Amino acid sequence: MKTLTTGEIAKICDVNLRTVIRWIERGDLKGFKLPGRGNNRVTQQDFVAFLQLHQMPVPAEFLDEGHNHVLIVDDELPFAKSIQRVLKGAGYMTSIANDGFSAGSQLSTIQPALMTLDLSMPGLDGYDVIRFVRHSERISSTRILVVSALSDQALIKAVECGADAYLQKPYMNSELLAAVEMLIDNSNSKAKEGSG
Amino acid sequence: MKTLTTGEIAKICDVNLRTVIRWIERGDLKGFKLPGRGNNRVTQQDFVAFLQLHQMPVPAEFLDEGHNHVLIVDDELPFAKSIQRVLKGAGYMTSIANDGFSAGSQLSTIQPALMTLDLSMPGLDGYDVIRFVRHSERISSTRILVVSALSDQALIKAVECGADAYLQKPYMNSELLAAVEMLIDNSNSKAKEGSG
DNA sequence: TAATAAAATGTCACAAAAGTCATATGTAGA
DNA sequence: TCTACATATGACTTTTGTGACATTTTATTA
Repeated sequence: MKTLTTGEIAKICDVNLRTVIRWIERGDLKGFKLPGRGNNRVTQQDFVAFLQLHQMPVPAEFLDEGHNHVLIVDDELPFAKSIQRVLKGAGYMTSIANDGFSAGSQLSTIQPALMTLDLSMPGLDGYDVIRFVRHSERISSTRILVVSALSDQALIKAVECGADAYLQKPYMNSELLAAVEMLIDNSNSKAKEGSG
Repeated sequence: MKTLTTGEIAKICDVNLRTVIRWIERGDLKGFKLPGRGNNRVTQQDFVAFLQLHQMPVPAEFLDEGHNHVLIVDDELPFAKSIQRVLKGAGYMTSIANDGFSAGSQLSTIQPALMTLDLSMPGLDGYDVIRFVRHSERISSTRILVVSALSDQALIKAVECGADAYLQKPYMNSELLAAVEMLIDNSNSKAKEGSG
């Protein structure tokens, strides 16, 4: 369970740390005390509820809007659409990027839970993309599913670069879906309702 | 998240504190209340929107962070560095993207005032990039300066796609700087101090 | 274990809220 | 042009939440 300290809350709300402690003492903000000095902690859930109750702005990173979103990166549109069809049918939000620029932009804007990545796009080194994502704080937790017809060796190299899983073409739609669900559920258990 | 108190806003707008509170109560200015006494807070973003809506002067320190930032998109690193040297020397913040993915990501993250764009990057259609930027709400106001050795015809096509200006290689550094300053000053006249 | 960073606490001055009344500004009608 | 009215803003006051500072204690890191 993710929790926040008074100092973190003070920064987010742009108020003094003293004030945050008073909110907790007064009962405006639900929190609990650690043993020892009695340091305050507030669960992320309680903090977001507090912000919403008082109509205060909620930082994007607490909303995880993209939690159900998959970005499909592939330059072959028919292929991307095929993936999209499968994932949409399973209830995921989807977007397609068919060049590197679009992929980078959408990844940073939408902050999706998962990205499917074609390794062999013209002018775009898939390994570089993986490394870039892993080294960019804002998007480093994005799950990466590499989808490619390349050799086992190439796919394993992708995982070594930081990809979470790979799927070798050709594959069955059920395999694609299983991989996506595994990766998303793995990172965020409340991502979606089952299809049953 | 940077916020402002009613007192700070009162000083900036040169009105009575009581008046600022009435603006918020009346809904003219979007704000929220802290628990406790109910002190009002206004996010910097909402305040700037309010000022612009009413055509009131916006203090320089409230302008976008990227207002002085230029993103250099070029796959040839020596060339990109050369541009960077010129712009840094003139006091601009700079970043380099040498592939499409990096360009898209940085553009969305930094939201720079201007992007220099090489039209002929491998695997990346410069015209597509320009159209994408112009159709993405968050970044559509980014100034685009096309820098290329291509024909006049190709450069004019870029402008038709939505680029703001172009610079044909080879060019003088002074021309580059003049173009950048013209485009940035055009969109934001108080972005920076002149070099004289 | 020592050094450093972060949080809690106590206190005081200040700043903001809220109520009220006076004044300024603008509009409509004669 | 003048008057009557509506509305917005400023001035003043009381109350109290918040910020700043100094200090102590705990947690983290080397």
